[in-house]
Amino acid sequence: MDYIWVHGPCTSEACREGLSATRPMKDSTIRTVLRRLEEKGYATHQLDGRTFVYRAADARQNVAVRAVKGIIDRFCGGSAEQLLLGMVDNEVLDRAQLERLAQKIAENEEKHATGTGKRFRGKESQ
Amino acid sequence: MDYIWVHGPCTSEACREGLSATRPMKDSTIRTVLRRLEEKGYATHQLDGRTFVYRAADARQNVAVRAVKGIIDRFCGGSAEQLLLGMVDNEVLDRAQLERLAQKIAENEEKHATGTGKRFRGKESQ
DNA sequence: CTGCATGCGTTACAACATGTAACGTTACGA
DNA sequence: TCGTAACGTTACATGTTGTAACGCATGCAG
Repeated sequence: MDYIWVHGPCTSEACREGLSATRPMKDSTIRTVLRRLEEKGYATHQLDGRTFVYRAADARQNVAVRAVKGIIDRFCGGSAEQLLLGMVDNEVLDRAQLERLAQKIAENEEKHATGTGKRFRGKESQ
Repeated sequence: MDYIWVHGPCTSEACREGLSATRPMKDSTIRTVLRRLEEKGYATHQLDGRTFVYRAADARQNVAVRAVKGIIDRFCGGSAEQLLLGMVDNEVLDRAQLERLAQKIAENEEKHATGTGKRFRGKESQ
């Protein structure tokens, strides 16, 4: 499903071929999936000649973040900290990681002291 | 759905009444939902006389963590740090929170220097 | 011009999830 | 013994997901 995130913009045929080894599918299948992804806003397409080129609508990471945001709202009363604490308790995160992270953030903030600090600055999807 | 997390162990009737204001439902409806939750492992029940008392199978927070773990695996190549970075970039988390967190963790670790540091130590569900 | 290949649109269908509920059965207590 | 409280079973509509068959346009080879 998230082939596009890995391989960048592609046509349905490219997808099909790329996936054919692990999941042989008819082209109509692929196209249906792609269209549905687009319906849900995960992808967009644009015409190149008369073929559709699909691309991810948003960076994979951002999608992840939105999903997590939803979880935080639903299960942690909106408190991200609660979640993180839980993650540490469940060994999904450890202190070292948190510290490295804080470090990185600090660096980032310095470098971008000019901006609002709100824009996404990572590598965009593909 | 997650009424049990908020109100603790309860019978289907208790649920029904508790929810009747916002979502009037037939008792059979509630019972079906409860049973399905149990099938999926989100809840358990035990007999009290001849009525079922349902309780959450796991703390809400742990469920959240597992869900997030899934997201991390699927969207962040298993790297929790990637996710957290994204969260900071998307303003779901800010540096202050991270720091407070690291702080708390540090305290916790000191207090629990004896244990393996692996068990969940928060307040259990209900 | 004509027909084939290519690429999109539409429609379909099974499997499973979810929300809601009717009926059936059983056992306790008045 | 009979009503009622509790559970069990079954049902049905709706929505999502995976998979695909057909059908229609269009451009290029003969």
